[in-house]
Amino acid sequence: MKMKFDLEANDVNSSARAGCLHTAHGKIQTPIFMPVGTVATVKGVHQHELTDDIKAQIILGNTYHLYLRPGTDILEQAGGLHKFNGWDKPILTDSGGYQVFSLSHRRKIKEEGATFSSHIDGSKHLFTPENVMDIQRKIGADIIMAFDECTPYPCEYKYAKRSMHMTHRWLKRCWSHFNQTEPLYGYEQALFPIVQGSVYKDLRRQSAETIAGYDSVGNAIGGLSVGEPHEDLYEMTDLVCSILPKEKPRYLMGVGTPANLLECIALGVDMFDCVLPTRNARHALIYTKEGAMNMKNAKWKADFSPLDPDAANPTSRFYTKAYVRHLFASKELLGPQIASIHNLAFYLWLVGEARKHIIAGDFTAWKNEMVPKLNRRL
RNA sequence: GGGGGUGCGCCGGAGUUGGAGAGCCGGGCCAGACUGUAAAUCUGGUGACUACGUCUGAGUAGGUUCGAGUCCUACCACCCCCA
Repeated sequence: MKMKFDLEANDVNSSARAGCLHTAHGKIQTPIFMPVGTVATVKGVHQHELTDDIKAQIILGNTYHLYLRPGTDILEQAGGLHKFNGWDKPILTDSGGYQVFSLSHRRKIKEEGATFSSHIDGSKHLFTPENVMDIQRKIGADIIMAFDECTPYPCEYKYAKRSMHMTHRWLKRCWSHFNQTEPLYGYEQALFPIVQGSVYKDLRRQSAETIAGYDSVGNAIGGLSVGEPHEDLYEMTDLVCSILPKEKPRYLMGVGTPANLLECIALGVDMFDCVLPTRNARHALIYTKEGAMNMKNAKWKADFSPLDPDAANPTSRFYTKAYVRHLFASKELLGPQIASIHNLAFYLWLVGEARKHIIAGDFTAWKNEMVPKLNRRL
């Protein structure tokens, strides 16, 4: 079957939309948040918790990390990442473009591709648009990403421009190689191109127009949430969304806080991923619809109320703040596990509510009421 | 009862051959950071006060000395050995 995106509802007061992306591994109702599972695991969370408690519809993997360990050959022997980690719903793999940014001191960028020294054993590896497509074919994600350069912030105009053009040339090679190769496991894979251009409007416009020219299933916005002010994030996202085709899902890479999600949904973004809910969970920060709580704080010591009494997921209703604080204070593994389930379930609840309000037609009012609460610190 | 040893931070260690400690390391405690995961990680604070400075502080109380956490005396506490 052919992967396709159905637009189901448009908000009247904003660019928010609700839709459904159909894949070989099931449907994804948008707007959606995708838990990050870099190394074939959403850290600390079981697959059955992802489905039952969190209601995740799609998760991420990372090309660079999976290529280094367990290695592409093992994933191929397993029959792809779905078989390897036992997740039979959709998967998206990032290309390693973010590692071009985050491992910048370990890589060299050339026109051909990026040379990395492994953060695990120091060994040298060359990533090219072509072999990144091959690796992602072998990993077997439903959605795969173009190999790009995620520029840092701040980034000089001259560099941002040069980098964007290289990302465009790399995209052309990705696209060509992707179309010359077949999926290995009998189901369709979709390649999403990525808009770059740092925080420069003319570059973002040019990049979005280039990306819009591809006959892709969906499109991505990269190079944001790398340290720039929120106004820049919103301005660039708004601009790019106004150019990217309406009938295709828009994926804003690496974003963000709960408030970021709602603001960017209002600008027309359909898909998000971010390490915040899981990383911050391991670092004791819990998100709720009333604000965020640092569970290490002494003030929760004797608060025997549930993490969230209204939550749909049982984990957030069952465990108390005092108990979770104790777990973090004692460095017990269960603390990060509970917090990870809670935060992911909250993120999925949040985008699910957004979807409901978009369909109901009162998204903007709801969003404006939610955002100040989400930004609070309890 | 006799002999020997050790005492400073909330705790455990290190160090101090009489020469400038609010002071080393680790833990605890209190906060903060984290946005396509080199992150179950990292950063800061943790005597008092009238607070960019000042004061107090090495078991307690005295003493010697220009100068004592360091030497001396007594007492207290803990540990070891003997009875």
